[in-house]
Amino acid sequence: MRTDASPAKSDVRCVDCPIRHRAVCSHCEPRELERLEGVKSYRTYRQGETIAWAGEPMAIVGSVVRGVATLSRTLPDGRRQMVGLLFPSDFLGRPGRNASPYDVVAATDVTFCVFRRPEFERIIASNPHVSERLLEMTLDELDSAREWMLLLGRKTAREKIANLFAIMARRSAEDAASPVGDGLVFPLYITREAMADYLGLTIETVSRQISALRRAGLIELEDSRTVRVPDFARLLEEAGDDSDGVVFS
Amino acid sequence: MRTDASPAKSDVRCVDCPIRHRAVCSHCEPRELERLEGVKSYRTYRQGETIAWAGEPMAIVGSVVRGVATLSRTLPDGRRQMVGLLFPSDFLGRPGRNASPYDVVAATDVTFCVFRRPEFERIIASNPHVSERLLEMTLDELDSAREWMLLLGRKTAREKIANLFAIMARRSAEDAASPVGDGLVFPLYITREAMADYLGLTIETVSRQISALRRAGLIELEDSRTVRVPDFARLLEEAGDDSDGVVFS
DNA sequence: CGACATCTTGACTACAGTCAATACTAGTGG
DNA sequence: CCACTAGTATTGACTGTAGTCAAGATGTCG
Repeated sequence: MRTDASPAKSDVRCVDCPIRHRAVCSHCEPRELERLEGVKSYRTYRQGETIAWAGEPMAIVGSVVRGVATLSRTLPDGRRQMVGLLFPSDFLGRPGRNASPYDVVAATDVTFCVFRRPEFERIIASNPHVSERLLEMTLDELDSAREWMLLLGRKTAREKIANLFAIMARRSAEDAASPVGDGLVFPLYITREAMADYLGLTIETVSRQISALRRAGLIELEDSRTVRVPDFARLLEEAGDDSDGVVFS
Repeated sequence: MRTDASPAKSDVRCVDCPIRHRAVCSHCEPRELERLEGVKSYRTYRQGETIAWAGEPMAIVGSVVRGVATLSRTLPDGRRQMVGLLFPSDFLGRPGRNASPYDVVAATDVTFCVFRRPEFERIIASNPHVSERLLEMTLDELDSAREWMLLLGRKTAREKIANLFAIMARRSAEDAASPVGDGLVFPLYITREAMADYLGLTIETVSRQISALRRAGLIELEDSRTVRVPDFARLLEEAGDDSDGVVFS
């Protein structure tokens, strides 16, 4: 854990928090939030910064408030697989275990609402609203991970890219509270390398397949990190799967 | 859910249950077990039988007592990916959701200790020993799923087979309460097809890589479903990963 | 024995990976 | 303002791993 990111008491009250209705605290009542407010703090990491190394102790747990972080594992020879993407309201860390089994990296500037682990463990032991919500979120993440296993094990490079874009388009629409329709424009946030690590591909294959989808008219690129989807149904079809793409919880 | 597998009240008392110390009930005290005893029942499925279809409602949840079951997803064109293997003490189903997102199939004859979902939801709402244990088990499964993502996304066919065998050898040794050493012999339980579905390969590639490992002296085959590992460390090395292979929880 | 499942092996193909050159973008400093 | 650099992205040529198609071997059960 870096040392230059000093914990800071929040000036944001929980009731005004942007992730209030989706995070681990979302089932809490006002008086329960007050308790959290007393022990939470905010921590911000810059894009590219490593938040935790695989195997190293991690003294805190907490929720993403803004930005995106990645979880990944690396083989001794350098091959890397991303195993999770944390968006706002997603939870990092696990009660009852000291070390993260994953490298955690800030994909963009990212702010967490954190608790020291012993403190958080006391909270979940005494507050069923938090522990129930954490169980719910963990089950959702498990479903997401399994959905991703299907993609990694059985989908073609083209389907993988289409699938990723469909998910990101949907998430972007949801965040903007706009309908998931055609002509949707969304930012990628992550580099080609991060996409490759997430999809189990190389950056060259990612690049080629994005170009192929563009030539096929399935997507348009406003710039290399901004995608427009003229026909969402066609993109979904290309993802090889009629599923809603209910990944990332 | 099949209709010819009639629920049966148990004649096995919880305190004598073989999965007593690992299952979702493992943190319970004697009087809590009594309550479970009143509402649990046993259900047995035959090898090859489908326990639940993806998307169909599943009225029960429960723990594997004996045998092995598989969770898998299938794409519209028939490509299939196994996303979980359930061994004794593993839990099937999720509170708060009616439909299984996976096909659940009995890989061997398999017996579950089941609860009707509404009943189980009442239990976890009122019994922290159960809900805490369920959270713990779900977090372990999430780690396993992510470990598997690394295998599916980044490992070669040879590494995948070596990894699977290393895990099965370890599990078999643990079940027999014998040390994980050299000369270990273990049964595969599952067909080449099931291995292929789990590893994101074809049966032909599975077969070829098993033959290659045999020719390289890394394994010996007593018959096509029984493997001997003369040098466990070498097998682990071939799996491309120094991890303990702490998969399957 | 015959029928059916499962498994192995061979020949060929194709999809994604590797290696390499080039283009694009943003940031820095003269 | 332009030159320079470093990081990111695209494209091409070639290779290699795993997939496909097909024939046969092995094993199990009636």
